[in-house]
Amino acid sequence: MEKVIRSNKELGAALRMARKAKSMRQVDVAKKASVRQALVSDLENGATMARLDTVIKVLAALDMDLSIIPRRIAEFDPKVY
Amino acid sequence: MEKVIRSNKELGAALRMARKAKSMRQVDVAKKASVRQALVSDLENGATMARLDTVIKVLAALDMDLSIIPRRIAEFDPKVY
DNA sequence: TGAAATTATCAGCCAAAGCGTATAAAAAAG
DNA sequence: CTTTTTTATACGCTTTGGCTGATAATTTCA
Repeated sequence: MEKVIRSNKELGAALRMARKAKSMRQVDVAKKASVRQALVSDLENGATMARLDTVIKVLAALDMDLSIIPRRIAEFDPKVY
Repeated sequence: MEKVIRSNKELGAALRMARKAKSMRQVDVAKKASVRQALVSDLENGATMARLDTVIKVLAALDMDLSIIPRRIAEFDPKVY
């Protein structure tokens, strides 16, 4: 349900998927987020290390939230073996 | 389990809590994330709109991940009523 | 309360995010 | 194919994040 983001590339891919899922154009997202269409393009292509506020605004335009979660690495669990 | 972040203030508070929970000093986090102690301070106080890569680095130093989730607003569902 | 450790803030600097405005390129529609 | 729609790039400009290198200010603790 939640997608971990560890790079601008990953963010870009996620943004594009979310936008497509909502059948929106970059310009629609841009307008809703009060940014330029060019910026949405750059973000989706991972061409820029966006600022936090920008990411939050664009995500909001896509009805999504940024969140933080503890990192659960595949740890060794003796009970499983 | 996951904490929604909608502003730099919220991020700052979450970062500070996570750091305290791990009994780390700002300088420890800074070193692990390859940033300055002053930047960690600024982030925790919501004094700066950090860039995405910076946030990701600092979160990683705290064993946390950034993620995106669909916004689930308490929507009106006729079936419930 | 006084010393030590931790956190907050300052000044100057540079790189880059984001802007407005266009336009080129690519994709979709006809 | 040709037109229309959508997305990617470009240029000049302003703002600001993050840096180095300190130093205040605050908190902790003997």
